Amino acid sequence: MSEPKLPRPTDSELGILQVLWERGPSTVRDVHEALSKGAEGTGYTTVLKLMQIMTEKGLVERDESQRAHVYRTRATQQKTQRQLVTDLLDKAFGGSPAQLAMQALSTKKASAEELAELRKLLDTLEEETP
Amino acid sequence: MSEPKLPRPTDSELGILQVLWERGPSTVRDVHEALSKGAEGTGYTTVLKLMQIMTEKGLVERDESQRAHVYRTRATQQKTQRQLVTDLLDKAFGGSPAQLAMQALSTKKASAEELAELRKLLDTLEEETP
DNA sequence: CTTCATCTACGAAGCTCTTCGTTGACATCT
DNA sequence: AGATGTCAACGAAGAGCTTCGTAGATGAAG
Repeated sequence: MSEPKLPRPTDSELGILQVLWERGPSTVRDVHEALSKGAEGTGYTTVLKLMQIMTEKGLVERDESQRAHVYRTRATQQKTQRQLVTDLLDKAFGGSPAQLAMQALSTKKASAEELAELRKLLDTLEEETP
Repeated sequence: MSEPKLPRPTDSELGILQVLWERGPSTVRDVHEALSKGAEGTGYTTVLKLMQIMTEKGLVERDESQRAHVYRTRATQQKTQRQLVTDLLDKAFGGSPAQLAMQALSTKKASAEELAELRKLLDTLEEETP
């Protein structure tokens, strides 16, 4: 009952969440710099505004005890991933998880370790479905 | 070189595309009725407008030789799925296809047949990555 | 021919997302 | 104290998405 169902993050919001998941609790400046490392640049105030809105939406929480507020995510990466996958499943895969899985694997090569892990999961799943 | 890179469909647009993939070339009325079958209802003109915009975007093509224009998709479901998966991969899974695959399988139970098919794909993939 | 149904086209309203400039608070440095 | 830099908070602009009402063309039915 502690899950008021967070809204689906937009693309930009996901970019920010990525940083927070990687770095842990961060200030706006931290996030802005992390996002600027790559290539394109969004302005500082743009990031700030987004994070403020994300706070309103409940996607992140902030600690205001410091002058530079510190933000942290409210949902784990896993939970968010699950939400996005469920969404995509319904929207474009007619609800077939295996098809989504296969499409994912065909799209980009996975490492041997990950494939082994996936195989393991597959084993347990097939046991459950005799 | 015949791929001018179609834009990513929005959620509503995907709903329409789903219908077109299932039914094949259809009129606006066809699509509207198919969408109304389920539950909620979008107005007829709303669907029309969306499909007009989708035509401008190049997501669908239309045959105007009949009074009721006939629309058909320009990209296969597979291609669109691939696009969406690639997108999601970058946006939320740090580019790891296996993780996306596992998340998909954990989210919803797949049939035994699909699991077998997936295992097959896994076999060929592991051969390629010794 | 007149009426009625069906279809496309157009335009506008309301909403969300993204972007950034400006302002005022606060701290730090000299 | 005064100047400089950093910060949060607005507010507003512009784009895209979704919705639908209305108008005008076209075909069918009486």
